[in-house]
Amino acid sequence: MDAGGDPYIEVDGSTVDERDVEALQGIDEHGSMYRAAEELGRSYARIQRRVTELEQTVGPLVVSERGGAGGGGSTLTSNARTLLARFDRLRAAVSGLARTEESVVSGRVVDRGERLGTVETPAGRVRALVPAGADAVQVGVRSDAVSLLAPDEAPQPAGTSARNRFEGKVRTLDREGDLARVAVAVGAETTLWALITAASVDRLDLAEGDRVVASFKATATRAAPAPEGRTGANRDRS
Amino acid sequence: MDAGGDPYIEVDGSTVDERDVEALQGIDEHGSMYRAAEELGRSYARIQRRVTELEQTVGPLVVSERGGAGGGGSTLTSNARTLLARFDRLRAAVSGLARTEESVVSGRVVDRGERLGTVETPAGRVRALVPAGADAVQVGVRSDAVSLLAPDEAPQPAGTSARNRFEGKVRTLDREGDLARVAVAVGAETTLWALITAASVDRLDLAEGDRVVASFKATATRAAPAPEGRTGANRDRS
DNA sequence: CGTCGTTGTATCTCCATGGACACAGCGGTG
DNA sequence: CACCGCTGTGTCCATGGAGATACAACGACG
Repeated sequence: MDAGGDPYIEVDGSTVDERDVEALQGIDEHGSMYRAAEELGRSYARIQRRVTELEQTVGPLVVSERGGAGGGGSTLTSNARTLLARFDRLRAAVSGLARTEESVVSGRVVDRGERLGTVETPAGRVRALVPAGADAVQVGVRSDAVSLLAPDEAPQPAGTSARNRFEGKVRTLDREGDLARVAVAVGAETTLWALITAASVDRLDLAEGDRVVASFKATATRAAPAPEGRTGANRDRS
Repeated sequence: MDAGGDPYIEVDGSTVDERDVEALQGIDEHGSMYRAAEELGRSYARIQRRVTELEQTVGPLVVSERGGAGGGGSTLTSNARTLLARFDRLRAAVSGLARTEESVVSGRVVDRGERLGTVETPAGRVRALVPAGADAVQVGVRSDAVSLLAPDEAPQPAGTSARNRFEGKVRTLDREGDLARVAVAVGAETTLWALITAASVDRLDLAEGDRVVASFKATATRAAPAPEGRTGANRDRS
């Protein structure tokens, strides 16, 4: 069971998706829409039409030549390349979402600003982006947003961003190449995951059982309505 | 022009998408698949079939009753509620992706580990997750991953995680309720965005023109192939 | 005991997406 | 001057997803 998202880029009313990007990359790689279609096992006519359709909102994507040596061909515009790069980064970000585990804690919103709020959880109070509707929430932090510090160093509270800060004990520590996945037990029930560099593990001289401080930004912490928080459930048909 | 992703959760072979979640929420809210379908302007038959289809891989989602007071109805299982909550968080994360701007710098991979690498950019060297193929890359950091510090405080380099650290000057500062969007000019050409709390702005006593240090984790920094980096382009048909 | 609001199926139709195919035009090349 | 490998366009058809419709069953309630 894993979660993710299908990346897309929307311009005006039309959306560029994975499939479109695949076609453009094929054109770039093979120098013609014809061969791109062939290579991708897709219909040339469709690709041609789709590209010209997209160009109406996205701007020029290819310059094409008919006839000549090799019969002609199509080359991507710099506009198209920019789009592809943008999509690559988007894809990387989204797939990062899928690959990075998220630590989840249930809690209750006890203080609420415009978008920021304080959530009371078993592990302590957390500053997070809170949804407008519900008070019963689940707070999520992605492991790549969590930093680990030695417990004795006080991160100057006056200078640093409003960071959430939890002290805990290293439960597991998995090195994966030059990265490491650390599970920190905070309080009795809560586990906080951190994705850090292997170099940091060495620098902190981290081992299972050690005490550490996990810290993460409020703006990287998101709360969503908790399961019980849904209003429905009370069936009401009279 | 904005980018995003359509969230989905995949279990076994079947995927739960926005539409499925909408249906389940409708059932929860109205107490029956029948009224959920009606309210959502969708076909009851479809929803019923879809739910039972999903249940085969995802596990029980509803308990249904036929006849009785009100003719029966359907209630979500706790399994379904968990799924919905998971989806809510996923949606929040993905929509966060869409809403949070990303700072992008082009550069070249000068050192490469297993997944981590060092990228040389106009603003300096950055540690980032690098792709396997290309050396010409674009480095991206999402603004909610960037912390700001006062320039005089040295964040103990021995204790903290391997964080990228850039000194710059505040170019713009937009308060949006209890959040603030800060553009930091690093070097001549590079702008780094940071999404921080308004409280942090006050604490740092930040104003446009001030010098600040922007810092962000290596594991939250992603590189993707740069536009020029694509191999194709060299048309080769002989 | 019939009515009512559901669940659970089965079947038909509509529509959008995308492949398949056909054909004209283009411009170097042999 | 015919050929080749493309572009550009029109048309038909297969497929899948989803609405529409129909109908049996169910169980409390008046």
